[in-house]
Amino acid sequence: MARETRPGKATIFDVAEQAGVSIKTVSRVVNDEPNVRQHTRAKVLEVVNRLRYRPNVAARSLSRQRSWVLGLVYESPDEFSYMKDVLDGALSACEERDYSLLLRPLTLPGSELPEQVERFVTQAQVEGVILPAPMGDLSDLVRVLRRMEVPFAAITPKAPVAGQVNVLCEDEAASFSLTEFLIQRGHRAIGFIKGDPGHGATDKRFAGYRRALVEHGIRYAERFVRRGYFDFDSGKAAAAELLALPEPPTAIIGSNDDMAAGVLLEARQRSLAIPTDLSVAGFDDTPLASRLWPPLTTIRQPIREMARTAALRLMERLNGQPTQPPASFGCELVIRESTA
Amino acid sequence: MARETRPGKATIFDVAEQAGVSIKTVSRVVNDEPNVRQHTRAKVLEVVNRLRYRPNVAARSLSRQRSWVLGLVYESPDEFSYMKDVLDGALSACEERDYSLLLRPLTLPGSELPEQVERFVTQAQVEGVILPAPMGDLSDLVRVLRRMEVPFAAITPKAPVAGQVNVLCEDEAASFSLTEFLIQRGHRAIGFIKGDPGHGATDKRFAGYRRALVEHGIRYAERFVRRGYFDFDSGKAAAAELLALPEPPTAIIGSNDDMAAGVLLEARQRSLAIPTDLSVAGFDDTPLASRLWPPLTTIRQPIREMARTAALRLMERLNGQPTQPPASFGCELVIRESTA
DNA sequence: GTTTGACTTGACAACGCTGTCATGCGGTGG
DNA sequence: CCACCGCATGACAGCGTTGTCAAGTCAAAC
Repeated sequence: MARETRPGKATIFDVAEQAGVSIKTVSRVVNDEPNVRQHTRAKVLEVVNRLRYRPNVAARSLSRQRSWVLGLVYESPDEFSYMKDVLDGALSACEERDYSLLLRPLTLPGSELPEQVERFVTQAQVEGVILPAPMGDLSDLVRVLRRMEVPFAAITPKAPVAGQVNVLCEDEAASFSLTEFLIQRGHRAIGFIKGDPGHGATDKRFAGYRRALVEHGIRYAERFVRRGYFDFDSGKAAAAELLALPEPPTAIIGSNDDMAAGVLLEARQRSLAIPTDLSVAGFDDTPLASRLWPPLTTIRQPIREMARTAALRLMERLNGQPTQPPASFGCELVIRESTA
Repeated sequence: MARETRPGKATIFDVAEQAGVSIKTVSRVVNDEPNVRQHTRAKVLEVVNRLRYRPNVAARSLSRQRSWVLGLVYESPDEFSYMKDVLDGALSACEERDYSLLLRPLTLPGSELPEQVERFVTQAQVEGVILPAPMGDLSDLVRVLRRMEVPFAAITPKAPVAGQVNVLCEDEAASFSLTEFLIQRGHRAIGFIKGDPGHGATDKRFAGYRRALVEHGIRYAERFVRRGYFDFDSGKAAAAELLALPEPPTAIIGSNDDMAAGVLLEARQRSLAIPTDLSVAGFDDTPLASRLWPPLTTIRQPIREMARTAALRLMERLNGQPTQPPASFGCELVIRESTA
């Protein structure tokens, strides 16, 4: 009774006392353990609800030697749309399973990166880490996590990381179908702006582009391919080079939407009409794609679902289940007005 | 010695044993408490470093009855730029002070919102909550937090929340200067698209617009003002109405960049040249603003710094320091090519 | 030489929970 | 009638810290 009035949280002792059982029985009920009589269970649950009892996470962590904390380590870009989806997906999984998610933005390249991650993991007692691209490809980082025996989930790494959770998507196929779409619309000179060489998606998207050309009997021309870094400025710069060619391409694919936005701006500054004079396409279907003029034809990836799966599988792994083969997700071509 | 080989983390006992002191002394050293002889302190620190000892957060939380966890409750919009800055700022403060930050995206409007937040706070033992706009204006939410005696920090609420941390920015003045800028460029018929009525910024930005008109002897006309919701679609719809007027405005201010992007698209679909036929301006200086064509004239707010300050002040408050008066931040006019 | 008091240090009990093991109970098979 | 077993429950010892309080040390003051 006295406790009920007390403002502080109820503990397992309060519940036990009022339910007339031992704390261990309360623990069993709260954790859905077997071997509790139906009647006892009901009685305990009644008191739990009445007192609004919630187990103390610190005590539980201490006793069970677990933290139920996942870490999300990422590179923080200007254009955050990709990470926003990753975040949403990871959070939804964590919420569902009563895990917590801790964030750790990092700046690349970073020589202190391994130390930073190590501190992050030990400090916060992180059980497992989610690594969106390109984190899964940083060998230093992977090595540190391996040494610390912290399982992780890599989202779209260049190649699946052995012994860990991997979530992939059909980048190559998506890029193929996007390129094929342009070819079918009559384009023969198709420019391609690659992404950051550190990302797994970069090579795959390029490979899909190249395969589509070959399979449609179009000769691959190196002069139509430029390197970029997944950001607006590099996309714009690459477009400038492509459009300055003696025989410029009639279509340009940016390896993501932000670079495609750069292409659009460059084209506009050269007074090219889109899509009449030049078709442009991107990747990712970020909010940006639909806000630009003209709205971008692009590839939609189920990033949210991918991140969700990464988190869920990571939890399963932490709970002792065996590692599964990589999960793979399909992509979808979104046709808008930037292509003709 | 035996412990050193053991793969698990070192505990305070390991350190005490190897340093030849009691665990309490180790605790004192680790927590920078006074009354430890210099020599003893050095010896303990040496062992701490050698064993890479890190205090167990769960044990510390349990013992001290604190969690060092802040919560960030937000509405998850499509265009995440604003929240990205909030997140960055809050994270940087948390990292600096060894707090953890837990995220809780919510969908508005939500009748179950108070329960969700209550669960969030009790479940994760959140000590204080950061409420970016418009969260600080939801009376249900505020009431719940008050009842639970969980301090919070409101970022740009309509009016400062009594007894809590408040971080404001000079929305009215910024809007005034933006409007004044357009007037000085010769505009007399200036359209204004308001934001979501639930946001504190909405009224302030509108007030600044109105004051600028008045102070420059321009009659305020209601037909030039439309309601919007801070999103692309509502901005586009409002622009459609404004541009369909018999005497349409020669400039339109969107209360944020996403709405201004909508104005741009609508104008383009009506074959209006920007800025020749129509000037457009936004608010927030998101990445979107510089990626659109033409790049948007807009207002840059130090959101990151504001969120950082909110978090830091919240921590101070949690550590027993008295509540300070609201912090206020200035904004900056960013002139680009969407205005003439 | 003794008292005083500031400074160091340590023993031990929380903190709230779960794991282990013991105990009690009622039914079953010999 | 007794040994045995499975289920239900509880006592108690951790888990790794910090807070409290007592005790010890040493120099200055009496």
